[in-house]
Amino acid sequence: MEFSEAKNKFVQTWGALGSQWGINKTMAQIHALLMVAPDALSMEDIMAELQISRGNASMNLRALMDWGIVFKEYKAGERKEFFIAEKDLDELAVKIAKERSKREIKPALRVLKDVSTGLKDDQSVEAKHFTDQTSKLYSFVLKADNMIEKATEFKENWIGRLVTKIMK
Amino acid sequence: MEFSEAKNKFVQTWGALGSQWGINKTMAQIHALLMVAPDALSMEDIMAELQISRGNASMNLRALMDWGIVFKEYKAGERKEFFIAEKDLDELAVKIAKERSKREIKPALRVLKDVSTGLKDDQSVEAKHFTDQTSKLYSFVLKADNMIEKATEFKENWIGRLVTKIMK
DNA sequence: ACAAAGTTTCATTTTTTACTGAAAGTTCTA
DNA sequence: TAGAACTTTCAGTAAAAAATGAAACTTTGT
Repeated sequence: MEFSEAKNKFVQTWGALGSQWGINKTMAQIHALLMVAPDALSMEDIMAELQISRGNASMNLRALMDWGIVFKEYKAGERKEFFIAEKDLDELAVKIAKERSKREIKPALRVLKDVSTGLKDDQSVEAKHFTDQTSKLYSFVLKADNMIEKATEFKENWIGRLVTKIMK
Repeated sequence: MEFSEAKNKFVQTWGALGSQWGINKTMAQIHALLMVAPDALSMEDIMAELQISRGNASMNLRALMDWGIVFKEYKAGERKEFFIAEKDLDELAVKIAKERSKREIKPALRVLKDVSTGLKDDQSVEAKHFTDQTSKLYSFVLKADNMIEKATEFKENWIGRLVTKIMK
């Protein structure tokens, strides 16, 4: 297999996986590209490699930096900005888990709490069942979210530690 | 809060959360609806409640059944088919985890393995770095996937058990 | 074994989401 | 501090994903 072929396959796959998990394709592809780049890349480099527009590159690099998984790097004597990816996979997983928890799980928890506690006086069978189910769901999601929080607090090699613990 | 208002809020929120995680909105909404319904619902019921077409309802119910988190129920004397959701949340989480692993992680692992082992003879710095990074990624994703597999094997109250273990 | 009731499929349309590219904004250098 | 080099924004456009609805198919009762 040619290097360029392998790189392309990797970038495409990572992009597709990203889409399936609700992260936009280009964002995932840029991340993939930076993950395997031995040196920092400029926006030009990224645009050329992925055949995307300046606007698209800029917006997705910003998003990656907001997530804390890509950083700007300034090279001495160069005015241009360069970008590098967080390459520590444990750190990467922690950042992604925290970001998604913050953006998606936390707001969902608020709604679950609201709807599961907002019907005290309503006594229809349907309403009772609703309150019951949503309360259970609230506890469950809360527990799962706490678990992610605890697990990621290990920081170093947390996936490895978990595996050890789980296997007894 | 009115019951109908609470129910609607819950269904909408669940749908939005689904989209963010790469599950289509209607599929998540139907699931939400069935989760809080005290009795099995017919396709007509679901269409009416969510204001969706027959085709949409049918396709998404099929998808939910493929995932193993919604089941058909036949009522004595009724020709119509009714649907109920898996309401055990531990079981639900296990099913979703397994299905996503099968559909998304496993294929990604295959590609990672391919690209990380396909460049033996290429000796450029870039290629070496590529092989190194993708190998690390392969191990990491494999470990995470195994963890999910192990964890979900507990079946009963696995999230609870994990929390206990993690907290020491 | 026919027709009525129910269910599924899929080509087309609609909606949503992502991308482009030019204009506006910013920063650096001389 | 002028202007050149570089970066960001965002209105419009394109691409992708989801939904519709009518036609095809299936099942059941008589």
